[in-house]
Amino acid sequence: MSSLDSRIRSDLESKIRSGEWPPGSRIPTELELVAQYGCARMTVHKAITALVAAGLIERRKKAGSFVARPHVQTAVIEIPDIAAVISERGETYRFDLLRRARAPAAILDEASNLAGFDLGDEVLVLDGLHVAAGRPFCLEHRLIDLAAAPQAVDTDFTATAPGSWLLGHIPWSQARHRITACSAGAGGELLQIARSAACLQVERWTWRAGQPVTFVRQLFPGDRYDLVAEFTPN
Amino acid sequence: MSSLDSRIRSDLESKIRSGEWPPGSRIPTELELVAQYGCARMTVHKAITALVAAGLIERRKKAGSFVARPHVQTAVIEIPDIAAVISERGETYRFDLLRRARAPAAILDEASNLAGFDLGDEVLVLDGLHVAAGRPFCLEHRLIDLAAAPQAVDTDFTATAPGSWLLGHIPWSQARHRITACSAGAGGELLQIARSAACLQVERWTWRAGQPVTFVRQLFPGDRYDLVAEFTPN
DNA sequence: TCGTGTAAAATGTCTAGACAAAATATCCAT
DNA sequence: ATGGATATTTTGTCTAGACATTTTACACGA
Repeated sequence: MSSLDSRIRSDLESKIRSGEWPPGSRIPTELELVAQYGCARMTVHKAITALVAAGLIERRKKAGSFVARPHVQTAVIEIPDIAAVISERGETYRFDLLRRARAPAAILDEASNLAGFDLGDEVLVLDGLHVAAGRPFCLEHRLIDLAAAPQAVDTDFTATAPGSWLLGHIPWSQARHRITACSAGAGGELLQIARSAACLQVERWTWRAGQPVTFVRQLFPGDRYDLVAEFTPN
Repeated sequence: MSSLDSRIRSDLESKIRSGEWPPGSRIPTELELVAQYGCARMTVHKAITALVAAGLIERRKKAGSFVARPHVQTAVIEIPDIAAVISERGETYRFDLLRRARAPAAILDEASNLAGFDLGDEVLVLDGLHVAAGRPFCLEHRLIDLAAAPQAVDTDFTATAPGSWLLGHIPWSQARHRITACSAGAGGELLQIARSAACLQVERWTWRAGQPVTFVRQLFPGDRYDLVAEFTPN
């Protein structure tokens, strides 16, 4: 924290964030900063490297280092474990398993068919309802590839939600989310809302080392859940 | 790319991502890796540092370096310029300005009142409709703090959407997004959908150096837009 | 005037070592 | 056995320099 390189780094960062060094402007050369701080070049270099990794600075050989211009708007959303979210709110949490079936993947007519998401031979289908403080909170439809997670067969998902179990047992390497709005439709009865009520639908495809692990579609009543994303440019 | 440290880094990373080194397991000490690669410790250290920054590895003094357990599910969503999105699809794009007004911020009864988002004295209110291929695509309600962006007064927003203009003219340092599902409500007429139709609502608060810059609420018909988020754990 | 080649400036990578800091392990005295 | 001092292991930071690489600027020649 109080190392010299982190001090240099935060000095530079505050000059940038404050606008004192506007986007596109050139910052002092490494040798100038070496003279200014009286340290070795590696130390300055390390500080700048961290800011480059954070996207705040761009370096060009011979030309120097420049404050990066903010480019694409990206935001980091956190899609946490539902059980954890609800516990944090101080509400009781329960998962009701509605359906459990083994099925050959070929039969599934799912919208889970995404390019590059080719499920193995057999799939575990799990439908359930997350309940918070006695009220339905999220309707979940999940497929687990049994080739990727064979232990799932011997797991009792009436006790733990499959999402929580997977988090702890199957590491993954890649996921893709799709967030849409739709009407509750047939899920409305289970969620105890009108069929026409607006819902937030989160679909997630998860891979491990290029192999599909699980697909999940979660339906949240629009007034009971929202995603919040923090965002810092560059 | 082909530097030694990046080679070491990708070696380690693939051992982790493949599962050969499972979460929680200890990786070789820096000195062992030095012996293995025949390089200086700084080089190994740099490679590991990058993986620590990426959240793939955790280091503990005396104990060693360990493969991190995946923790919170975070995803990076891109919230791009609407005009750019539509052009990429190859559709025509138009922005219709529906309302333009200057108002004292005090009057606003907005839900824009977020903790830490205290607008200045005067605000520019801009309501408009993004139109793609002749069909309404997004209904937008925006506030611009005139203290933060005085040039907005002299800008003609019938030509450019305020979002695009702000992107190019006012740098910002922080933003907060809220993504919810709701019914179209009164906006349904303008979007040419039923009042009860599900919509994706994106609200965004933007600051610059701690000062509010703009608030925007965008309403997308649920069937015409969805957010996609890519995600890699750790 | 217009290229073109060369020098210079800046970052990129790496070495071999030093000392610091933290956490664990060990040993000794009680 | 137990508590505390001490040693050891491992990462954390930093130095002072070397050479590579890339791009720009400039001088020079056609």
